Amino acid sequence: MEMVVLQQRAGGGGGCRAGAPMMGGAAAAAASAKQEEMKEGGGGGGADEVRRGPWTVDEDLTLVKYIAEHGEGRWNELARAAGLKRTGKSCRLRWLNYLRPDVKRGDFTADEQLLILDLHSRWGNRWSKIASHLPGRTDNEIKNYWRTRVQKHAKQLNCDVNSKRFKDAMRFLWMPRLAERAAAAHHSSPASSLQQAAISGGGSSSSALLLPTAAAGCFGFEMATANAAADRSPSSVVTTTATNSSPCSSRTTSSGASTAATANDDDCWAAIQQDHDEFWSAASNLQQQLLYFPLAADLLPMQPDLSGWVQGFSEGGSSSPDTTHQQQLWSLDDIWRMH
DNA sequence: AATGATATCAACCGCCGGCCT
DNA sequence: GAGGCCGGCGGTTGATATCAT
Repeated sequence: MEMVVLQQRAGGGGGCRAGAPMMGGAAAAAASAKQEEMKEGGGGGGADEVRRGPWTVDEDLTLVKYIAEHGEGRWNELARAAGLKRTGKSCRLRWLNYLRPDVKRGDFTADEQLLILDLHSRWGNRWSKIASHLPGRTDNEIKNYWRTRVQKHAKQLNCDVNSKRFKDAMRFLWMPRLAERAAAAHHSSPASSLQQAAISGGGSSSSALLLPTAAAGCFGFEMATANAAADRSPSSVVTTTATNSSPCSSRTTSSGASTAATANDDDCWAAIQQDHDEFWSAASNLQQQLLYFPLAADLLPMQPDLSGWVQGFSEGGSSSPDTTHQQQLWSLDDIWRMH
């Protein structure tokens, strides 16, 4: 069945453990030999020996053909009936992650990346749930994306991927860029609410820059995340204007949307890293000012007309849910102005 | 050209919950 | 209710490709 062969990724960037189907020439032969070894090896493996490792073209064809005729499900029985020396689990995985006709291959679009970041900020490592919102993408692929790309970027920024710092960088720096790229990619259509929210300063769901008031009793500069807020819904918490409120927004805007759209990840991340450094420098300066001039903290809530802010939530820490609503919301512009 | 480091991603593993007997 | 089977999920591994030195 040619379809299967055509589906194989062109081997780009490693990940060819799936083996022979993707390889050509000597590599394929070597892989086949290895697979034969596995098939027959394993210490006098009997006829009932369960096969592991990369799937061969023959196995793929067998599985696809069987499912085409009998449908999917009942995987253990399917494996037996199809004559595959694989576990039901293995068959299921191979089908869902690779052979299914509607599996979407290739790099994630800016839209998809934005969605992944947003959904992950809400649900954490619920890969399957996240994947259900990305048609054609598998949880495995999304998981891999997160573990490779996202964690790599966290490393670049010198922070843990689960740290508040990285989450904020993601929300205020990365997501706006992705949103701009996504919007530019289909500039004729209006940006989605998610894109607009991201462009305006960070994410859709948990996108607030929170400054505790003096009443809150501390001067800790905090950008809150909302992972712990169980009752928030993605769309309901987005309050945004069309202004480019984040420093990175204005930067990329000035360089042109088309540039943003075509920028590769590395370019994007070089800028983000710079923004990140500047941002945290500004933040720590502000924190210092508040420490030295506590009265200023009392004045802060008096700041009028905070346009461009987005509402969010505080995630525990020192601020209990009861005090969350007392916290003043500030936009990045305000922070930068004060700086 | 050789070698080591890093990135990528398919596949496996263990755990858990649902269903059936 | 107990036990077994199965499917789904998240974490991890390991093979290969690519990049850097």
